Amino acid sequence: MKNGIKDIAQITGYSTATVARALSGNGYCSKEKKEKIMAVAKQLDYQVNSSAIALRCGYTRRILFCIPDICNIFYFKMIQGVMEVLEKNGYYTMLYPTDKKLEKEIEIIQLLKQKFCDGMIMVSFDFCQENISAIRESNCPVVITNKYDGQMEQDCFDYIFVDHTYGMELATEHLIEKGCKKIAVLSGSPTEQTTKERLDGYFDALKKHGMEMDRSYILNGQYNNECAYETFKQFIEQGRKVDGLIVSNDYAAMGILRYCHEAGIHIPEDIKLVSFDNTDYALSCMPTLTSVDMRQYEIGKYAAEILLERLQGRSKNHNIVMQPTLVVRQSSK
Amino acid sequence: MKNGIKDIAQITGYSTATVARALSGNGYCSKEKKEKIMAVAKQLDYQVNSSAIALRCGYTRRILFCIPDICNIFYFKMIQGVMEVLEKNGYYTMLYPTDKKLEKEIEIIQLLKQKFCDGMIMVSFDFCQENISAIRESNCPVVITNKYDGQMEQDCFDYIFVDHTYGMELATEHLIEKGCKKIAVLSGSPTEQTTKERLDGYFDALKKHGMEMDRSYILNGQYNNECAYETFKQFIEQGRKVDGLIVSNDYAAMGILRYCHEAGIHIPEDIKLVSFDNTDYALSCMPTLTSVDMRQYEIGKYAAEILLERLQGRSKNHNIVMQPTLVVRQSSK
DNA sequence: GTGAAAGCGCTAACAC
DNA sequence: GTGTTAGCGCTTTCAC
Repeated sequence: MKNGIKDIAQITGYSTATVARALSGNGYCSKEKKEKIMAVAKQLDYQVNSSAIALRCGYTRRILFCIPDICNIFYFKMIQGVMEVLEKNGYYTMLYPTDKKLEKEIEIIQLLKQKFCDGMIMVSFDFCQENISAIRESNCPVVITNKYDGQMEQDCFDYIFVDHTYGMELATEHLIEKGCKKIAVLSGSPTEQTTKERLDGYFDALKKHGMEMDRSYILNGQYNNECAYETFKQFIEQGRKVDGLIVSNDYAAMGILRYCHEAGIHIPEDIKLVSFDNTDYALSCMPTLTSVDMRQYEIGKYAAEILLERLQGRSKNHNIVMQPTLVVRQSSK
Repeated sequence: MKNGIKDIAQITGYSTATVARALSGNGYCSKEKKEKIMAVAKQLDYQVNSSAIALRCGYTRRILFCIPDICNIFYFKMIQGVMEVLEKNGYYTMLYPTDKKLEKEIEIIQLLKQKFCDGMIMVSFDFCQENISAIRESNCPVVITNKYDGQMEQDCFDYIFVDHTYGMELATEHLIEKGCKKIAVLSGSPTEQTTKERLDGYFDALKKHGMEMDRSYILNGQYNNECAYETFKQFIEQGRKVDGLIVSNDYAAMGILRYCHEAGIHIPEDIKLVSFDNTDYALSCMPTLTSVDMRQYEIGKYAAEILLERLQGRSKNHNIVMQPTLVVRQSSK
């Protein structure tokens, strides 16, 4: 043993309780003793042992923040939002990338049960029976960033999510208003919940404006720059006519810009382009991108705030919807 | 108390020692008892308490990884390298962004002393007396990703770094070989160590090829897209002639591409461009960027490996230099 | 083979 | 005011 409260007690000749009182400021300790104790503590470079506190007090002041991919620009603002709120409240954020793998999600929920952290915010592409059950059974405070319909009152988790359908409606209507007649969509994988929600918004907007919908205008681009490039290239080379294009994210939109540049297609003159996420990419492109802001910062911020409420014992279920906004720039002017 | 070893002991009627033996697999426990214990453990959904282990055993199996900016693409590969190695060895990586602030660095070293984690990998723009002393006094295993000359044998830290001077030599010589006569540099802040090292490489390469050097060709662009755009715009509008440009990172290079596009300057025909970092940006630009690969993945990987060695008690100082490589693409062809 | 008990470093309840 | 002590959940030593 070294540099513990016991050592300081031994050196100063006071009891461990007195030393603890002096160090923590809780409870009375005479000025004289306090001074001596603080001096010795400083000399020994005393540091509390965080594991001892965690064991004794039952909290770690740490929060797990799980995201599918730590290197995806989409999450940057969300990370910022989460960390700002937690830091302000004296919590440390532990980032944990799940690689979009269910097994990693399950593993991390396990960790939570081991009192590794006090709570968790989890972003996942796929909230299913398995991970939701694990969260539920962990009985630890958790916030998930998706809509989840099966929530029960005694559940330990809250959720906050952004309305993808509405985001897509905004994008589609914007292009319609700009006079586009043939609007293609480069969307994510058709099995993903998000993709379905977005396509709903696309169809709703078309219907609302009395425009016909053509399934062949829905392309699968997988959120990926290279894939977007190839998919759209094929589409155009088939001789398809388009004057509006909605792309699943800014990075994929960059792939589109690259193809159009090479193919001599002018944006926004020939095709008006809208993408999703409103990340920094949207600003550094040529032309700059019109993009649907998915409120990532607020999602992170509110997720952290809801979690803090849970930790403070208020256990009313929260479920928040955020409405996206459209940021118009050169690519659709 | 609930779901602890004590509870299982109570329910099964065995001692806590027996239960612990059954659960951990260390020491003998009869098959019959083990089965019963495991059944009860499963039923109670028993989970070890990580704080108790940390307190009792003195290790957490967690490693802190501090980086100035978690949202900077430059660190992505490094994060990947660190996490892969640590995960393979049963450690969790805790990412911590320091916002380039000394106070946050000091705070996190404090945390390390509190046995929050078993060790740390720290990336900083500025290793100075203050943070190095704090690391030294923490007496915890640490790896820093910069050269540090004052290292002493008994120090608890190792270092690994990339040779910026050589990287700049590669970039400069490449442009010289491509026939460039007027090579400008858009570098970082002149007070930073990295900037100085890189400029050394620039001067060395010019000297080696008998080319004159002109201080006015060294521009301060601060690693930033917008700033790069403005700085280079001003430079060109002053009527300066350039046929080669070296930019501090890929993101800043995108700002240059944007300006050149608007100004009708063709790359690589009018100006050949080389940037640093070889991130994914370099691939998604038009034209694609020639870029100096700073070996981020390896830096992360080796940093983690060195740290693991320290944790396993081998305490020989390591200091590793990585040599950058040049990846040639369209922007300098 | 199995159990009792000490102790990791700390907090807090309770004596005095 | 200050000290003694129990106990957080676990591992490990040492009896039996």
